[in-house]
Amino acid sequence: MKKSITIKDIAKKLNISTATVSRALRGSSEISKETKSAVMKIAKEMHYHPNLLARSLINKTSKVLGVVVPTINRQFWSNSISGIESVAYKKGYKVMIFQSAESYQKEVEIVEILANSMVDGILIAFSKETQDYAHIEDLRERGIPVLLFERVCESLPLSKVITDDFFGAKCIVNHLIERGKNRIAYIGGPLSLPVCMERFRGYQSALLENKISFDQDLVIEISDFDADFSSNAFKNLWHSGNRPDAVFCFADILALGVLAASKELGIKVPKDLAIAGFGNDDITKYVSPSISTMAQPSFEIGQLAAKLILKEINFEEEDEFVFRTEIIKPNLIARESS
Amino acid sequence: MKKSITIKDIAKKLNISTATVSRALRGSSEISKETKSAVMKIAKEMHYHPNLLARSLINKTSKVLGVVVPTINRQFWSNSISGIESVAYKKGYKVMIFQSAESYQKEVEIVEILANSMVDGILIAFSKETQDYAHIEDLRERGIPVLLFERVCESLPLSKVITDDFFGAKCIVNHLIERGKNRIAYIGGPLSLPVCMERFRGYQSALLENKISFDQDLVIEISDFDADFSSNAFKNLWHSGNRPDAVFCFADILALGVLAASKELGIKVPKDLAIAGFGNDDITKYVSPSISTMAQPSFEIGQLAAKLILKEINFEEEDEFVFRTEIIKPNLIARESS
DNA sequence: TTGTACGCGTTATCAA
DNA sequence: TTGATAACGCGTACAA
Repeated sequence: MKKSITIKDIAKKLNISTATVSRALRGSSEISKETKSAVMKIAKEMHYHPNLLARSLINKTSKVLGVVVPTINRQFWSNSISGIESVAYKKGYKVMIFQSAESYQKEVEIVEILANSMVDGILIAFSKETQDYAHIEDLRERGIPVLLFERVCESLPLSKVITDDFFGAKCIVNHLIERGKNRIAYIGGPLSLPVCMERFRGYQSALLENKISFDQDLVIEISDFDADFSSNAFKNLWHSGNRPDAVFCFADILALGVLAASKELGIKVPKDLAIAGFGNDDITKYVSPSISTMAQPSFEIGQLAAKLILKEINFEEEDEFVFRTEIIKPNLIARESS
Repeated sequence: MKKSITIKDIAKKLNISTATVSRALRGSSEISKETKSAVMKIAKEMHYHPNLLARSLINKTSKVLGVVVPTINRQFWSNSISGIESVAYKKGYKVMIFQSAESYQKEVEIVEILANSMVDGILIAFSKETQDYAHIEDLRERGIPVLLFERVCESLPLSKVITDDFFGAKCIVNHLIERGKNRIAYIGGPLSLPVCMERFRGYQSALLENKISFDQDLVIEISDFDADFSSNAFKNLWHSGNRPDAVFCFADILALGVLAASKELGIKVPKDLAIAGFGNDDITKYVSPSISTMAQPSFEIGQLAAKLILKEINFEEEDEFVFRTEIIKPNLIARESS
């Protein structure tokens, strides 16, 4: 570990005070041009670099945003993070990333670390397990701005950015119905998760409005967002004899699983089985035009989330800040299949 | 901004010195059980939280790793980051993420910010533009451990983790040849990028060993790793009349572009056109078994990268640390197409 | 076992 | 325009 050059060193060299050096370095207007340039010169010569941590300690602001997501390596989350980072960087903020791995325990630990690291704000998408929000209320008490995105808790008085899942689900199921399907299965995550519930409600709503009877046996809850899970779930469903003519999947990865399974089973897609799901448009665009996608603007969600929390952080009259909930509509991407 | 509780506050409350509090809080053996538990009790009551920045300033270690990647929202990079974060977290390290957006300028800025933030180590994958490595040598002079991954510079005396691109490319092209293809096109990025060059060399090597003549016109350099680019590039190639019977793509996303284009053109895949590319196995697994994939173990690369730099950071005899270059072999994933 | 005093690198306040 | 000094929150050598 090398000893690093500090303002003290350059003050000593020039026989001036550290205060002067500090001011000169940041181009304060009350420093003469001569000393300024002298300081600059020596600073360069000695390879001086300001210590951001020390600065944070005094300024009580670290210019760091903390982000907690269930996992980084899923398109939706990495896109959001990318969006967050891009606007944060533009405004001079750094981003610290953590993945809760869908564990409540880990999420709590992470939030604690983040808070103790003097981050200026925290953006969080809850893990599947998270039911208790004491760790979030703690942050409020500590005066740390928090923003919830995508996996949120309605009752928390915080800014939120979410996808309009009800609308999206309803819309895409309607799309399937318009194509003449009426035995539409739903494969998705645990209904205890608000997101899952919303999409499920959208699915039900579309059926209802079109006077299609709801069949509980066509609803499959799986525990993990993994293609193998949906693949197996679908195979079971198919073999059970209670066959759907369409499947609405909670996520694109699940749709891929169903697609793979139906290929295995020799089912003609979308003639005998239409597949649809939430996700990013790549799937419809490049993978299989027979899969209809409800494209989530994940990158934009991240951007908006960062913008909102930065607004809150830098708000002049803190008391008057109003929490906003932004509901972003996804885009239906459906191609006429060949 | 709320005033936060410090050891001073709890020292005052108990009429003891901050030193005692500090020691008690971290369970020092030289503190009596009584004071220890008294301190703990008050600390809990007053909602004390240690300030990690202040601690870093003294300890000269922040327990933070800096990561710089070209972009977060591409599978390969987000997977690597996920791998890095997972092992870092286990060892008590935090991770700070930046994306260079393939800009040398931004990369340099980021590295400076990271270094000034007292990160304990930096993991970096160079941007496409990066040709000059002064910013990296700066880090060395400042005594900050650096690890290069995937987009590296051979001549830098640092630990590196990379994919065996030559091997992978050769292997996958051989696979195409074994399937009877001999007019194999290559669509990839700028050959100035070492990774691109390696894969190109592998491609050439496979042709050579199989006594297939190399046709420069079948080599297409595109500027961006985007499916639309490869799609257009392929269409042009096809229309030029100089038609390949197989395409080896630098990346999976490019393969998807070619697949989309060939569907548009009514080309039978893989009968009239076999497609192969580097990427993650999802594509072969779920998207189209007719695309053969050279699966990069991106998550594992991240894990290994983190392990290596942590080893370097925590090495006892710093002088004896030996830089290692880990070359990870990708896995060919090819299904018999239907 | 505990306290005193100083230091980490920087900035802010006040005085000169 | 500049300097001395305290402060940010914490850890530690040294002394008691």
